[in-house]
Amino acid sequence: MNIGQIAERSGLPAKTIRYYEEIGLVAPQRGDNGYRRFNEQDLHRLAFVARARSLGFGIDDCRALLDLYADRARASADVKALARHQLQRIDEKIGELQAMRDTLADLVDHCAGDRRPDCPILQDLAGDTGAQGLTVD
Amino acid sequence: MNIGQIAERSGLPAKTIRYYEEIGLVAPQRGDNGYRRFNEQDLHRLAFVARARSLGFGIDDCRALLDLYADRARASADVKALARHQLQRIDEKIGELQAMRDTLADLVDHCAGDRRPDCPILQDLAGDTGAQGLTVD
DNA sequence: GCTTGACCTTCCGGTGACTGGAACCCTTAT
DNA sequence: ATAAGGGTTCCAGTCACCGGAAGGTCAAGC
Repeated sequence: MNIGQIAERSGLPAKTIRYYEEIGLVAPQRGDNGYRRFNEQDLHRLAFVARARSLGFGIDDCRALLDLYADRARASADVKALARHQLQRIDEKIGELQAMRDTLADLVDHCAGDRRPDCPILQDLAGDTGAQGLTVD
Repeated sequence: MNIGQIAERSGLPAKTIRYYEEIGLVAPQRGDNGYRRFNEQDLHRLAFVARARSLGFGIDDCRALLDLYADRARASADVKALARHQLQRIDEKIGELQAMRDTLADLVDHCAGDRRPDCPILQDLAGDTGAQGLTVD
């Protein structure tokens, strides 16, 4: 198969597949015309990577996962460790985003959003902490 | 103030501040020795940007927010629109990550994580959908 | 006056995982 | 012969910086 077909079947853009070859994730053969020739195994590999990427695994993780997949003597614990690590990274990211979201939602809630210039969002960004010093217990 | 002091007071690395100058977010003066000279306004601007960045706003958003901040005839609606847009982007990202997280957590749950090679995580990545064709209604 | 060390400068390259585009080659159909 | 629709390489750009090299500046101590 040429790169166009493999792109369609794997769901990956041709550009990405060329990139994956460049970094050694896949190693298609070459025809006499210089075109890449992919077989079903290449397709399988690419689909594997596409799936792993869609779960947020980095390229190096993909490499490690491919190695584990190829290793029949692997321990599932090693795979699980990778996955758990990835899960942890995702959780961290979600946590950060959630914190941003909460703050931002709060600011949005308190902004009138009309034609007047007064804006608690800008006040917050400008370092106005919202403490008004009215009640100093 | 030199860049070191401003870095400390703004919480931004000196590298970042130089970068912000390069892209026109801040425009400190220069001393005879070529050193950047920052004043309190520069500090305020940098702190503003730092806060906006911490809420996930991109550099261009920061520029827009700074412009709005400087514009006394601004409408808070414009600020709110920017913030809501950003909130939406964050929500999208959270949604994607949450979907990843759910899938990944499910896979991790089903993996024994022992010394045996059988691994539902790898099976999933390899395209085994989990459908076993046992019950074809 | 000289050295030391902390600070500052610019410039270049790298990050991650691609994406866009230019310039050119190959194949097939008309 | 030519045109369309593949394919190829290579270079630059993305985003928001970070690390490091090579060198200038400044204050303190000897």
